[in-house]
Parts: sequence; C-alpha cells; structure tokens
Amino acid sequence: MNLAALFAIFKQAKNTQAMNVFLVDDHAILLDGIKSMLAYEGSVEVIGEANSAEKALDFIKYHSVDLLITDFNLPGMDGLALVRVVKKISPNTKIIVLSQHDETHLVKEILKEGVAGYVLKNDSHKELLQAIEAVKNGKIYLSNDINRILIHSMQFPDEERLLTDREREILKLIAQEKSNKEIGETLFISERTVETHRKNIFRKTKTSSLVGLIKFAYANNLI
Amino acid sequence: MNLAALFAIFKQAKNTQAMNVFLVDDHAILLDGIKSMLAYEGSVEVIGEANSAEKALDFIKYHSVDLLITDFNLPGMDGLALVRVVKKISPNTKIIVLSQHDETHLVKEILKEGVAGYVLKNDSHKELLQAIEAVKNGKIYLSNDINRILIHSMQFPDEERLLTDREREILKLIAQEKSNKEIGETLFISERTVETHRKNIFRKTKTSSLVGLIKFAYANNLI
DNA sequence: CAATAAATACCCACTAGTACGGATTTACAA
DNA sequence: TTGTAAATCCGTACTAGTGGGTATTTATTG
Repeated sequence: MNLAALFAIFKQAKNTQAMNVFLVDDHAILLDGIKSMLAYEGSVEVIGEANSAEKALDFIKYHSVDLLITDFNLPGMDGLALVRVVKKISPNTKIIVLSQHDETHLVKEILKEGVAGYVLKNDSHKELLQAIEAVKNGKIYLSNDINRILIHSMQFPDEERLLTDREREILKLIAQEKSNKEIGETLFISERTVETHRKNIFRKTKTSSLVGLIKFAYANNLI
Repeated sequence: MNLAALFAIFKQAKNTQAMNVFLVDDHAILLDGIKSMLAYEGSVEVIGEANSAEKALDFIKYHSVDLLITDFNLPGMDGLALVRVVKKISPNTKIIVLSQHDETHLVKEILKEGVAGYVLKNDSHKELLQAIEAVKNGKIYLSNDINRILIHSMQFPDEERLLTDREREILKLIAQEKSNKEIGETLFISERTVETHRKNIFRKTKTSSLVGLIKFAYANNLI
C-alpha cells in the first residue's frame, strides 16, 4: 500500500459532506499543485479539470458541479465569459476566480457576475482554502488584496471609471491596429470624432505615445 | 496527531539522500502547489522559497542549495539574471527553470547559461518530478515541448535569429516610448540609421503598424 | 431647472514617422 | 576573392497622427 492510498483512507474517514470541485487553468503545473493541495482537504473532491473554458463547459453541461475554480486568463474564451455561461447553464454552481489581475475594473466586472470568491495567484494557498471553506458555508470570499482594492475604489471613485465605454471601445480598435479612419468607418462616426476620443484617451491615461497606450491596454486586459 | 505529521514520518522513513530545494516564483499559489506536490516525494526537501530573485539571492548567498527551481518572469530582476548570478556565486547549485515561455530565443538564451532543466508551466507536474529525478542523477532534463522547439529550431534555423542584436536593442528602445531621435542620441548613431533599422524591423516582423510591433515585443518578452 | 458628462464634429498648424529610393564600411564565410 | 549580412547614413515626398482650440446634442443627476 502506498502513501497515496493510505492518505485516501484518512481522507474518507473525515469526509462528511464533500463538495465536488472542477478546476480550470491553462497551466497544468498550477492545476496539479492545487489538486495536490486539495488532496489534504477532506471537504472537497476534485471531479475534473480542464485547460480551457470550452472544455470546462463541455463537462459542466453534462455533470453537476458544486464549485468551479477558474483562472481569469485563458486561451480563447476567457474566464469572464466562462463565468457568464456557467451562471446561465448551471446557476447552482459556485465559482471562485483565481487570477493574476488586481485591476479594479476587471475585479468589479467579474464580481458583478455573482462569483462566490476571488483569490489572487499572489495570495498564499491558505486564502484559497479559506475561500473554499467560505463558499461551502454559503458565504462570499474575497482575498485581502481584493478587499483592499474595493475599499480603495470606494475612497477614490474617480479612478475606477477612467475611460468611458466608448473610449474603451475605441482603445480596443486602436490596439487592433486600426487607423482613425478605419475606426470611424467601423463605428459609423466621423474620423474627427475618433480623433477627439483618442485625445481624451491619451489625456485620461496620462500617456503621450502610442506605445504607452498599448502598454496601458495590456495592463488593463484590453488586448 | 494530524495527517501532515503522519506524513512527515513516512517521508522520513523512505528518505535516503534527500536533495534540498529552493523555490522562486512570484505567485504564492503556484509556490504552495509545488510545495504540496513535493511533500509526497521523499527525495527532496524544500528548504526555502522566495517571491523575487533578489530575495532568493539573499538566501543562496548564505545557504547551500542543491537545487533551485525558479520562474522565468519575476518582478524586478528576472529569471535569466537570477540564473546568471547563481551560477557565479554558487556553481554547484543545479537549476530548473519553470516558465510560461516557449519562444525559441528565450529558451536558448537560458539554456546557454547551463541550467539543468526547463519545464513549462503548461506541462503536467510529472514533468517537473521527472526533471527533479533527472537532475538528482546528474542529467539535464527538458520537457517534451522544449525538446520539440529545439529540434524545430534546428530544422528551421532561419526563424530563430529573426532580428539582429542591434535591431533587438532598437526595438526595446521603441517599446520604451523613445522617438527615433532619442534612440539615435542614446546609441550615438544618426536618426537616419534608426529609421533604417526600424524599417528592417517592420519588414522582418511582418508588422506594419507600431501597435503590431509592440505586440510582437510583448510576445517575445522584450517588454 | 441647472449642471455635468458623454458622444458627436470641425479647424489649423505642426511633426514624427512611412515609403520609396540609394549608398558605404566592416567582417566573416564560401 | 567574391559574396553576403550587418550596421551605418542620406534625400524626397507624403501621410497619419498630435496638440491646440471650439461647439452641439443628448442624457443623467443633484
């Protein structure tokens, strides 16, 4: 009998009402690490994993999942889109988002979708375990850093909506290598209007070069 | 007595010649995951961890480390720089690089420094364990994907040196929001020369807009 | 109702960069 | 030695974008 088997017995012994968990992350190492970490916990059982949102949906469509732990950045369909679909097709599935991102805008965006937890990859594993525990008890769990960010955004509400929706839309098109003219044609507005938006975007993001703007777009996950 | 304690006893029992390991990654969750994963392995003992290259060096300066497992992307000093310093101050320390990057150029760059292993974060944890096992036996371990990349680069040697050193240097400066004039002043060359390089960079990278170029720079870790 | 924010649109002057072009020196490999 | 690659440099014409304005309409909010 090996250690893993021995371990399984112990786990089962203290396992009263285990919650089934499905993991999504494109980094297999991280996935394995979390699985390994959860193996110590009798309260959860990992029933599956996927390295993309699409594969995760394939599973969730046909299986009942209590808890979904997903990365934000995924190849193809991203974490936000996954959350939206899961909330629709399986409303009882709780979701914990595991992300690198601590930008106010992104955090708020995904919290609006009604996720049960948000933990940063920079946080220790204890935060994740606490989040799982909280979710089991029907609570919402945000890691310390996220709480701090949200409080900050309440204290300085002007920072959060830096760019308007339209400006954001235009910035995305700029990042798609479109010229002002093309953007105007795409959005059915005059090139002059695009220029004005562009000026405002530069002013608001405190950048003066296109390069700086693209960096901003990267930092804010607009690319 | 809890499970962890019980586990420690088993570990010690089968522990013959454990290798001490130091981990470096800026994502605490990943760090915790790997630690948890290695806890099953009697052959290695994690003696420390750090979330930055600088902190890792502080430790390595005063302690003997058999194996260093480090991320490539780190805040501040990056993995490549860390490897170089460690190879200098502690030549007997073996190094396994754990990275998201599979760009030929980056992989070759770090392999040149004489690391003992290179595993992608996309690989499963088995690859990492195999790498550790190989390193213990004095071998060099490259994960499957990395091997494939290296073989590909041998088959298509023209792809790897897409940009010359000078062009790379100039691209970095472009990405730092410098104008052609400023770049010329920085490198003590004429603005015209910078223009020529710029043209060549655009041609070689098959991009036509600055935005596309910045994206290329991101993809190739030049930013 | 007044004030504000967002989206729309235009003018003018200016500059940085683009797109052609061509050219020289150095170094290294066939 | 001949050829190639890399790095250096220049001219001219053109365009896209920058920076400075101003102004209108619509919607929201105090």
